[in-house]
Amino acid sequence: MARLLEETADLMEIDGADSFRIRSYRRAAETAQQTTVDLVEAAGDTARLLAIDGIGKSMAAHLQTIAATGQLPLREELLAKYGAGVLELLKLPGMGPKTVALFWDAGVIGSGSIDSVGQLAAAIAAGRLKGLPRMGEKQIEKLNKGIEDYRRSAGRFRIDVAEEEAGRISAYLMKFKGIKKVTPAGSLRRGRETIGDLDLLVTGPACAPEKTGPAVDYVAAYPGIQDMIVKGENKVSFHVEHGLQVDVRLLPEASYGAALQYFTGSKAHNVTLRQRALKMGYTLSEWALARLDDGSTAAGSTVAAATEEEIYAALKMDWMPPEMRENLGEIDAAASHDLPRVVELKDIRGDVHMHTTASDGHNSIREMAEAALACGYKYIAITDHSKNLAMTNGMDEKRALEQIKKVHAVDKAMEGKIRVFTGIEVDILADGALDLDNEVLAQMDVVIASVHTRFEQSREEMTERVLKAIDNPYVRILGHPTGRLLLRREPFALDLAVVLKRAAELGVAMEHNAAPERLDLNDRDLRLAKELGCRIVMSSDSHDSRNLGKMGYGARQLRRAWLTKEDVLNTRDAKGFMAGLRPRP
DNA sequence: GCCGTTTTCGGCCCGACTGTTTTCAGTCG
Repeated sequence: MARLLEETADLMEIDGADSFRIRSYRRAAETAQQTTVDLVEAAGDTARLLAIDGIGKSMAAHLQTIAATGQLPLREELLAKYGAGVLELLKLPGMGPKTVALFWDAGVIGSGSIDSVGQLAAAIAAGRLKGLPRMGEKQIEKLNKGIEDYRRSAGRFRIDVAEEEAGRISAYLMKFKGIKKVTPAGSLRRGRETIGDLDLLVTGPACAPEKTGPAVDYVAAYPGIQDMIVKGENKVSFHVEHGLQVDVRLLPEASYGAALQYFTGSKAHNVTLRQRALKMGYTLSEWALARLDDGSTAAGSTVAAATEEEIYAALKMDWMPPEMRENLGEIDAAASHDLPRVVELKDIRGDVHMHTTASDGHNSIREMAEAALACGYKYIAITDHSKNLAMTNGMDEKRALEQIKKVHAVDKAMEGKIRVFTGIEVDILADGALDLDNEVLAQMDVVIASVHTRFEQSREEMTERVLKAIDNPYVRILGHPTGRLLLRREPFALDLAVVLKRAAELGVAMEHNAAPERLDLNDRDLRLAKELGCRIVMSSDSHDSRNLGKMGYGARQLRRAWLTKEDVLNTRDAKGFMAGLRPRP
C-alpha cells in the first residue's frame, strides 16, 4: 500500500498535480509503512481508517480500493500515460518530476516504455536533448553521469557499515586544526536499520561563516572519495566505496544545536516541528529558531540555536532521543511531557543468545563468559545450534547433555562474577516439531526456538509451523522471528500478529536479535509485539566474543519502538530475568 | 487531499547548491 501511494505521488508530481495534494499521498504512504494497524483488515471498517492521522475520506477510500483490488486506479491511469519506466527515471540523481515532464513533452521518453533510463541514455547519445530548455552542456553531462551512478548504485547500507565509514571520515576530519567536533546525523543518528546516505556535521572555528574555504578544501581531499558530487561553502557531498553518499556540512558552533536537530530529522518530524514553530510565531531552520518579526522576513532575532535542548525547550517540548523522531506521536508526547523513558543500552544486564565452538561459534564457553563480563553483563546463556543444522556442527541430544555439564563447570569457575546459564538454539523443523527431545530441552535454562530452514513455505504453513513450535512447553524464546537478513534476504512469509498474540498468551518471549545483519524483530514489529502484550528479550546472537559489544544496534531499534526498561526482560537481574521467562512445566 | 487554540475555507516547512538564469527554476535533504 505504501509503495502504491508513494508511486502515485511521484506520478502526480510529473503530471503537475497540486503539491499539497501530492503531500497528502506521501504522508499516507509513510503512515501505511509505519503503522501497526493491519490496513487490509481495517479496510472493512471506514471509521478505523479515518481515525488514523493523515487519512481522510478520499484516502480511506483509496486504501479500501487497494485492499480489495491490489491496485490504485489513479496510479494505473498515470502509469498508462507516462509509462512505467518514469518511476525508475526519477531515481536518477538530479532528475526530478519537472525534468521528466520536460522529456515526456519533448518525446524523449515515451508512454508504454519500461526502460526510460535506457531511452534517455540513447537520446543523450543521439544528441536529442540539445535545444531543450535548461539542457546546457553541463546539465546533459550531469545526467549522463547520473545514469552511470544509478546503474552501479548500491542503494542502502547496513547501520554498522555506515557507522564504520562515519568513524573513518570523522577520524580524518578531526585532524584538521579548527575542526572541533564531527557528529553523524540523519538516519544513522536516528538508528535506522539501514542508511541511505551519511550526514556528517562538522563544527569548530574553521567552520565560521565565510571562512570555511580551507576546511572545505580539506574535506574534499579525503582520500576515500571516489567522486565529488557537490562542493559549496557549507556543504561537501561525495561518494565513497560501494557508492555510499556522504554529505558533510560545516556549521558555526553557535548554530550547532539547530543544525543537529535539522539534519537528524526525520523529514516528517522536522516538518511537523516547523509547523509548530510557525504557530508559536517562530521560524526554524538549520541556523536557528528565530522570532518571526512581522511575517515578511525570517530575519527575526534568534531564540535558540546552540543546543537541541534549548530549541525543544523554546518550543515548549521535552528533548527526545533521536531514535524517536519519526513523527509517530513524539511531538505531542514531548509537548505534554508524556514521553516514555525508553530503554538504554546500559540497562541491559545479560545476553542470552550466543554460540561457541560447540557449534559454529569461534570461542569457548569460558572465553564468551570472560568477554561478557568485560561488557559488564551479570549473566549469559550459551545457546549453540541443534543437530538439524549440520553445517554448523549442531548438537545432538548426547552432545547437548555434555554441553550442559561444561557450562555448569564454567559457571562455577566464574565464581559468581557472572552467571552462565545453559541453553540451546533449537531448530524448528519444517513441520513445527523441535530438533531435540523434550527430555533434553527440559534440562536447559534458556530454550530459544528458531527457524533456519525451508524459508520458502507458504504463509499458512510457516504460521502453523511456528505456532506449533511455541506450543512446546519448553520453548521460552522465539529466536529471530522473521528470519530476515538485511539487504540480503526478505523475512519469510508469516502471520506475525497471530504468532505474537499466541506468544503473549503462552508467555513466550520474542527475541530482538541485535546482530546488525538481522535486527529482527524490526522496530514496527516490536511496537506491535508490545501492543499485543509480548515480552522482549534482546540478544546479540554472537558467534564471536567480539560481537558481544554489538548490542547497541539492537538497543536503538528498541528505542525506535518506544520500548521501556520494563518491556525488556534482560534489563532485569539474573533472578528476575529467569522469573520473567515462561515457567517450565 | 487533510485539517481546525487563526480556520468547515484557506492555509499547508526551509534553505543550500547548481546551472544557465540576467533574477530564477529545479533538485535535494
